[in-house]
Amino acid sequence: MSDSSAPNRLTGDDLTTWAALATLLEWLPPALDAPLVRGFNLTHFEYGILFALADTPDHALGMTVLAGYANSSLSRLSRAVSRLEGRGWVQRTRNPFDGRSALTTLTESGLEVLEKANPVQAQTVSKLVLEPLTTAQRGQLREISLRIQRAIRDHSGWQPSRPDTY
Amino acid sequence: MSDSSAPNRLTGDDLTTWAALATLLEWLPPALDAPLVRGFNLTHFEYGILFALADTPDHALGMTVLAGYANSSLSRLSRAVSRLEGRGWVQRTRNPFDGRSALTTLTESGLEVLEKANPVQAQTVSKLVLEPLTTAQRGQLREISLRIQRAIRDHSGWQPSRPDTY
DNA sequence: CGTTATTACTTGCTCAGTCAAGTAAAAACT
DNA sequence: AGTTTTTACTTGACTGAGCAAGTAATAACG
Repeated sequence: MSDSSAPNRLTGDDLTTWAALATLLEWLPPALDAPLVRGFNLTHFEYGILFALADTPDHALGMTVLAGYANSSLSRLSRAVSRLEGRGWVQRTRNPFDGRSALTTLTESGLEVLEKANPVQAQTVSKLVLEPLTTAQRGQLREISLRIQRAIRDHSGWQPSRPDTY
Repeated sequence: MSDSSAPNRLTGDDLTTWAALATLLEWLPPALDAPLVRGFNLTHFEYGILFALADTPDHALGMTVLAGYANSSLSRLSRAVSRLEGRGWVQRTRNPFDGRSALTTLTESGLEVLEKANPVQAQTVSKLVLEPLTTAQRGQLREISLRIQRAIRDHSGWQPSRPDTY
């Protein structure tokens, strides 16, 4: 029995599992960002915003729903949209049906950038995450990720990634 | 055949695997930090520094080796050590055998904090990562993490987590 | 229909992290 | 021994994110 029910110290396999994951958490995000940043001056997060907008019928979304897709706090999103707006890839318009809501719209040049960034991002994810794994391991990773997500949701009150809404 | 050899677009299982992992990468780090921050005003990163120092015979390490353990850039580490020094948990002394090297030493109160933080951190990791998984899955996670780490090392030139040394 | 509450953002302040440019000590050449 | 290179850090300028405190528009209530 490898006692993992809230021990005071991690040992043995549990420790090496945790160490392996911790290193991954440290290395993977910058590695995934790098090609996007170098090629398009776009972080993974900003890319996600453009991606979400492109996936929408009229290429426009209110901040709150967009924050949901990007799983971001509103303040983080607001600033990121400002940056994207500054680069001309996105535009803010007022929602005619609700004066509070700021519709964020993907521009033509935003769409162009996204379409060039898409294959780069897909290939980075493939090279760094998918290809190194067997098909079985990809399934395992999916299941493992979902279980940990659920644990976070259950444990940390609610929505650890949206600190604005505490 | 779920073509994952550098496709231009992620689809199907690959897409859901990636989405699950991406969400994890976003949620897990803050969730792991929260109890440490609330309880001890200590991030996971700072905790790692204290932990590494405590694991050393004389509770002292030079910055470069410490950066290795914490897998951090030197500048990030230098600032973190300054913070810890400000809280009195660590002390900088000059290495008598090498005037360039700044030995960072764990203080008494640093050790006390660490010893109180240790079980909290172990239990957080257990609750959020280990317990939600079966024993088999823990093994899978270890292997998967190592494979991705290797891919990052092989692919991104070298040491993506130490941008100072480019 | 006027007041209060809620929703949908935005922004000021602060802090952590990156990059690049220091500084200072030791090592390596010549 | 004197100059150059390398090593071991530190720091300044800048950027991005978090929290808390705004603002403005709508909804809900009495």
